Amino acid sequence: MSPRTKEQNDAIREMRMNQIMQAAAEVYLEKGIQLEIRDVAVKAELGYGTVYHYYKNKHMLLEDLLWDALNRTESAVLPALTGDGGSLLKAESFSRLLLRKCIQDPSVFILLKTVADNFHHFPGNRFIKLFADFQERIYLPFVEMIREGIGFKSPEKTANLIFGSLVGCTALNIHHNMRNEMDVEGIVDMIFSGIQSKER
Amino acid sequence: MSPRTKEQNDAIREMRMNQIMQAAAEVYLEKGIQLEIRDVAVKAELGYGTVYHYYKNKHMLLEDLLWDALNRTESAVLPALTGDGGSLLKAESFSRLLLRKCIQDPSVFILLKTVADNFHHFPGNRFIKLFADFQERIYLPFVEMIREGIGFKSPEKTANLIFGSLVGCTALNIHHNMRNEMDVEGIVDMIFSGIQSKER
Amino acid sequence: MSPRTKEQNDAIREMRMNQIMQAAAEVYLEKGIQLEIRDVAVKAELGYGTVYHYYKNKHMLLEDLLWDALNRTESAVLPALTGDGGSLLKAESFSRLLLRKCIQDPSVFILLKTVADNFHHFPGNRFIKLFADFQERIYLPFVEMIREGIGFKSPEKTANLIFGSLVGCTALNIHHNMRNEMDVEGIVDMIFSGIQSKER
Amino acid sequence: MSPRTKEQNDAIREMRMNQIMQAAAEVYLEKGIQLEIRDVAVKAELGYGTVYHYYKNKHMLLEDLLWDALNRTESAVLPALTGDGGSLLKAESFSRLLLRKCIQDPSVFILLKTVADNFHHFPGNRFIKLFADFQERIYLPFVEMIREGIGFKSPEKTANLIFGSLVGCTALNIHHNMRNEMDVEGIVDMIFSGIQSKER
DNA sequence: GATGAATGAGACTTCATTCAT
DNA sequence: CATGAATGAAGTCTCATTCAT
Repeated sequence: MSPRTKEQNDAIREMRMNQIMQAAAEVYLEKGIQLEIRDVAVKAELGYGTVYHYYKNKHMLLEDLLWDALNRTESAVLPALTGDGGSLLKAESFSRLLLRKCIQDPSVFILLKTVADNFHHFPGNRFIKLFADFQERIYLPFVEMIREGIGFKSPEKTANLIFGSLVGCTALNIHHNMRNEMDVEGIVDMIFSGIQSKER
Repeated sequence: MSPRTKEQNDAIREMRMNQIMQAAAEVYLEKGIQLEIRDVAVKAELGYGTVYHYYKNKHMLLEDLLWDALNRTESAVLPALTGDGGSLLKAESFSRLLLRKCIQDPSVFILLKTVADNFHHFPGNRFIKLFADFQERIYLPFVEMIREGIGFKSPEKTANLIFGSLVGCTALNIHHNMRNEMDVEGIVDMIFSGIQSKER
Repeated sequence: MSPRTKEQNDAIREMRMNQIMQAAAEVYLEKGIQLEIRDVAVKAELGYGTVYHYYKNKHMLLEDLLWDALNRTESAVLPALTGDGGSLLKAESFSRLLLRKCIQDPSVFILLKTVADNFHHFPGNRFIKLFADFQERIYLPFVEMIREGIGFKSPEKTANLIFGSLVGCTALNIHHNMRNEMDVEGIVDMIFSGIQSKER
Repeated sequence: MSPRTKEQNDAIREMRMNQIMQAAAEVYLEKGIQLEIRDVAVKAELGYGTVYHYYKNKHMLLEDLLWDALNRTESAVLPALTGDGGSLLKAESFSRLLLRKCIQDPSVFILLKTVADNFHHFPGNRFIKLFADFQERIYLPFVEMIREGIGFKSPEKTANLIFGSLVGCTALNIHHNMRNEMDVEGIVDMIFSGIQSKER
């Protein structure tokens, strides 16, 4: 009876939502929080009404973007979470995976930067749940590896130091259009040899 | 006809402008680029017409804020620029001074973060001159120290790495209300021992 | 090529149009003029594209709704128009029939209310013809009965008084969810004994 | 220090708010709930930004309009509430005062019509408090008079009947541009002689 | 110098409507 | 016939800015 089947419509919906989120991520990288729905629509090559067909408003779109990025972040670091080896080695591997993903996937970069900045620029308290989920699924596992790896000293502070450095370096490079020159190994090596030499 | 002397008026003027810039910095830390002139006026306990009495528009205010911060940043790191000692030690000292200032002076934090993010969130091309000045007065001297300190390897990348890490760590801590718990020595030690161990 | 005969299609067509009009009446009772085609479609359990398949636009739908209600209103009061008896009794009977129909048939209520309110809330001048028809087929016959019944005094004013009261009472009851408690006899009695006692 | 004193500003504010509310009432009479802020501003001879300077949004404006009308309604019927005489006479006097006020003051007409229609056309549940206040300050006192006047029979139904009729007649006349021809005495007489003759 | 009333450009959002399937 | 994806006109509203006092 239906001219398109429910499955066809669902496929279209999912495709469009991804298309829109990706466009939004690109626009966000250019204009920051001041992105306009109109820009997103242009980037996605859609009418702006279409964006509203899928997202009730700008905040819903950004929220969905970040949740989606959270899922992809988790997938990206999973090997380090489940892998074998010494804890500090796992933490280093985790950092490497995180950094690579973050460089390659704009949404993940936005997520990590946004979390590091505690949703600065993002108005309202819409993101408490997202932050809690990020902590539980990404950050606390990382803190645990650090804790096991470095002994008695404050693993939270060390994790913050590593995370802040990773995100800070990435932001500097990406915002200055040096994404392609980024030296993942160099950054992670620097940070972790810094951590280890302090351990001694 | 005026009941005040020119000197009195100038004093009021300077006082008001500092009052407004400081308020603007505080509001920026809360709301980011979406700060409103009204918020600034409330924070400064002035009518919002008064803000316009001193600043032609929002961008002038932010620009003035950043230029002012640039001057104070320069003053803060001056000892490291002029001091004696090995280049890498001077760079470390420079970093320490920068980080301390950045933690203690909100405007300086905003400046460094903004520069690191290449004026992301800031619309327009208003800040080219400011960026050039920052490069000349702060960043290139720092790069030089690094260059002298580490030999042939890319000092720009290393400087970026250090600068990105410093700003990233500071941002993480400040935005999560952990300004007072920040361990300046720890951060700088970590970064520089990381740098040095890679040198070996 | 069509798998359905013309008759079957016509039957579907008429059924669907009634289904949609009834849904529209129900939605109008809830949301007033701000009804959305989407609401109507949901209430009718149809896709909203289907509503547009039958009605070119929202105004056509409302117009059709009111014309349809006008026809049913005429049928409902016909007995009073053609019946015997004193004019005032006929007017009373007319009122009783009108009120009953109006309570029982949402579309008729909407029609009468809309006419009483002179298409307030309805934008445009789309309804002049409908209003003229209502006057000719419903209102003027009623005014004539009044004229014959009460002698020289302004029958138009009296008819307005009766009509306004009937519709006003019905609206109050229906909008406050007291449709089922409405006392048709009581209302008509009150109005007509009021009219008559003024005659004496 | 202030260029205008607080008192001057307050006076301006109050004046403007009344000016805007009155304009809003006039526009509402023309266009109903679909009134646009732009229309209101034009009618009030103000920029539409000015309307937003005083009212956060359309609904706040309408809400304030209705509250203001409620206060004026109460003042208008006060003499009947406090006066002497038989209860039914007081109810009749109340009705007369209400009707006169309603004809003369557009906002009061809008209030009464809106209450009678149970906020039909008004989206949201913003008006529960207003309705409760109306009940307490206007309607229940009226019901009490009826109760004392007519003995055992349902005073609520009678009050509804009277209120519905009054508002219905007024609406019919006002919406058909016959405000000036309205016969307050005739309407109230008709209703109350109808009520009384049913009492006998 | 100080203030807040007044304003409209421009962004946000809704929703009627078109149209491909 | 039936549907919902796609769209943009038109309305809502925010907020930087001007200006009279």
